Amino acid sequence: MSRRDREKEFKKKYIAEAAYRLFASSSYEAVTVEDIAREAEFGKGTLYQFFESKDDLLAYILEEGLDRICSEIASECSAAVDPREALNRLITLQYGFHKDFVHLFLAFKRNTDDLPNPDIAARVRLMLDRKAALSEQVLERGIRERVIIPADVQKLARATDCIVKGFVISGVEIDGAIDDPNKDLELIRMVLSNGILMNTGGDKSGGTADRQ
Amino acid sequence: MSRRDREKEFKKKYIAEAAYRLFASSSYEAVTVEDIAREAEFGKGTLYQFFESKDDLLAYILEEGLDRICSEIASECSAAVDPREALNRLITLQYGFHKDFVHLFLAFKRNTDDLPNPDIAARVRLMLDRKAALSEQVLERGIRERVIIPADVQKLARATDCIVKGFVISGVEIDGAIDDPNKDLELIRMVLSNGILMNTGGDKSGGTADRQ
Amino acid sequence: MSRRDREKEFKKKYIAEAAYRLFASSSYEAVTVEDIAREAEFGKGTLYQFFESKDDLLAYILEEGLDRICSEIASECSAAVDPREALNRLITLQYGFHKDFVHLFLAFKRNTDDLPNPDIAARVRLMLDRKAALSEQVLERGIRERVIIPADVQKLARATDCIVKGFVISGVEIDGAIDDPNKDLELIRMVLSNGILMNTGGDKSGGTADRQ
Amino acid sequence: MSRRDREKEFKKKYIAEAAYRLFASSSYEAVTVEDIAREAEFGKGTLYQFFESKDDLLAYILEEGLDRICSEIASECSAAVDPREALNRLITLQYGFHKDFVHLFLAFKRNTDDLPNPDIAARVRLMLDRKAALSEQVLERGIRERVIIPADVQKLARATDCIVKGFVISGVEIDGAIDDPNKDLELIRMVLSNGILMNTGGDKSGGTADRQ
DNA sequence: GATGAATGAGCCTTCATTCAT
DNA sequence: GATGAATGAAGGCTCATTCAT
Repeated sequence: MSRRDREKEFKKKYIAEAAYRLFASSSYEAVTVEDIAREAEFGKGTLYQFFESKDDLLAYILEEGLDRICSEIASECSAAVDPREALNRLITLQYGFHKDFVHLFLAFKRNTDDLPNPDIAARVRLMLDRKAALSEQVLERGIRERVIIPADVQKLARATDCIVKGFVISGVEIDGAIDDPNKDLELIRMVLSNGILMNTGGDKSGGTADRQ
Repeated sequence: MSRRDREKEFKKKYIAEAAYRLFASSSYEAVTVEDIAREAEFGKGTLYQFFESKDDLLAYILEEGLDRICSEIASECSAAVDPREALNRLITLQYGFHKDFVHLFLAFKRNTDDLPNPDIAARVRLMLDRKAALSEQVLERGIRERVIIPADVQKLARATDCIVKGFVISGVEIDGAIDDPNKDLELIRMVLSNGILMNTGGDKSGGTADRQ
Repeated sequence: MSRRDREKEFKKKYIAEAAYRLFASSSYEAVTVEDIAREAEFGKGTLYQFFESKDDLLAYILEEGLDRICSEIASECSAAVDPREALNRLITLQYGFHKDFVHLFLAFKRNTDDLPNPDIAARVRLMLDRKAALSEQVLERGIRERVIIPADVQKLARATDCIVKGFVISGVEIDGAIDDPNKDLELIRMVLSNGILMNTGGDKSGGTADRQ
Repeated sequence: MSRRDREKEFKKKYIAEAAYRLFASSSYEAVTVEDIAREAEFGKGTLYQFFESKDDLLAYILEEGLDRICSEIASECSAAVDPREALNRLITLQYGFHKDFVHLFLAFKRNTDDLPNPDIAARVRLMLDRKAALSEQVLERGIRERVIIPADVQKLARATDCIVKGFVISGVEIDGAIDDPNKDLELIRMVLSNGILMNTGGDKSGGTADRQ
């Protein structure tokens, strides 16, 4: 990769970060391209040399975020000695991730839905699959080590993801009601621990979910 | 209520339904007031005799939806003989509700956030509180009848709500995928049944959540 | 005139008065037809049975105002024993009149200028001529009785009118600056007394105006 | 001032002039932003890079006009050897100014009256005060040199201003008639010459105005 | 490569006027 | 005669995107 390309990549990331910062406190539509340019200390037109469109920039941010969270899951979860701890970390990571990105994913959906670009969305979807695969690995290990109920991993992964996302969305929906991440995480853990973690003594076969 | 008022109310609902139909397939911002007018077979200006603004229309739709779901929860859940069944119905109702309205709630948030009208939002929030209270009743009954773990009802209610919402959001987020409501509900039930339902034999005291 | 016609005329005036009241505190364009209807305690559509258009209503108000001021000039000024007093009264009447109507005249101009109706304006113009004629009579008497300089009455009338109007407009222009009508009138009188009133002793032939 | 700023300033003025041209033949409200853009040979959106709103553009035009007339009064009136001539020039200048701007001032009032922007109006008012101060200087000189009656300058200034404005407004009110500026000016001069100019021989103390 | 001036489609909203009841 | 629901043209303004410099 030439110096040129490197520089370009660097700037691209720089702009994406600036945009991300802005999106954190306002909605996607409330942030104008000009705002982003200003925050990134670039001219408005310059942005279009790095991104085809505002939506493309959004997709890039999403990809970057997904890439980062994937790395984190890969490293932090596999580093845990206890599969329970691995799950714990997975949840914490996901919570943070969704907190930062749900808005943007929804905005992305909003704009990609009916409209143009055939493949921008595909790239994002690909990364999402990767993240799902990683989550499944964590769960699989839990199952192998008899800590998690032996149900369909994909379902378990989906469930975990959805639950976390649900708490995040809720803390955002109408007034946010100063939701405390730690309390949320504790609640999630409680639900999950008695929900998908193997219950040493008791009857855990209540669910109708297709266990393997 | 005079015939006039009745008619007015009827039309108001009619317009709201037309708008709702449109919002179901596109995002709030993608649907123009003109689209709504056309769908409702009214002139654009006519809408403004029923709603102060596009946002007001949105608030109305939200209120109506909340009102309906509250009634449904009240009637269907209390009609259940088994508290487990009551919870089941609660979840099913909430799932349907969130499926229909998350988008709109988020759009509402987006538009009300920093901006104007002081009290339109208040009305919606009030209804949300009512819904929460009703959910808590269902859970309280479950606790009384020793079917649900004796934890803080508010937390349990929040958890249930969040989980359901999470599944809904997820089925919507990027590609809507093939989310089958029934599979989702089953999964939710599984998670919850082993999560907040009292576990007859086994150790259910694993969670750190403050039980009463 | 039948009872019907009488009633119609009465209502017409009633509406016009309501409108006038509203125009007094807001600009012509800021007052909607609906506002007027409400103030007049009639339905919006009803107004259109009395007036062809909002502009027509305006014209009517103007005519009525002109009619009243003409009567007043005719009665009050001719009743004055002293021609100086007659002029005084003329000025006072005009001041009040312009205060009440300049806005409306200007609004009328704005709307009639480039636009339609061929004859609505004509009616108003006619009344304006009548008022001018009456003013000229007052001045003519002054000239005859050697109290006013023997200049062209039309010019004198125009001058008087303009001067009064100027003070009124000024008191309205940007902030009105709580202009006191009495102070204005005194100032006007001062200007006029030394300007168009015969100056008993001194040299009054300074002006280049074509005296008769 | 950089070239950029200069160009920007130039274009701003260019647009303002285009708008002014349009306002001269139609009312403020009859001219749309799009009309102005077309006249200025710019896109509609471009205007908003120079002016916050249509009202802001109006304020700018007013300020520019006031600035110009202030300069002209300052230079032309003080250049006159004779105080009578100075007054003459003042009147002529004011006449032209009001002819060009009364409409706009009134439109400005209409729009600023009850509504928003706290300080746009303030700027205009400031300039108006400056113009008033300059007029007073001219009159003061006349008083010092015993050519103008020794009355309160502020009143005299107001009177002069009002009178001129009255003639202008009148020539505009309903049909614009055939108002010949020269005839108007001559009439104004006649009125004033015998009104506020010192009358060498005769009795000039008729007025009740508070002379100093 | 970087810029920001220029663009114009498109949005929400207002309001004089019409017309079926 | 009286009404007010319905209308839709028109207005001001925003903002993603382009392009000449």
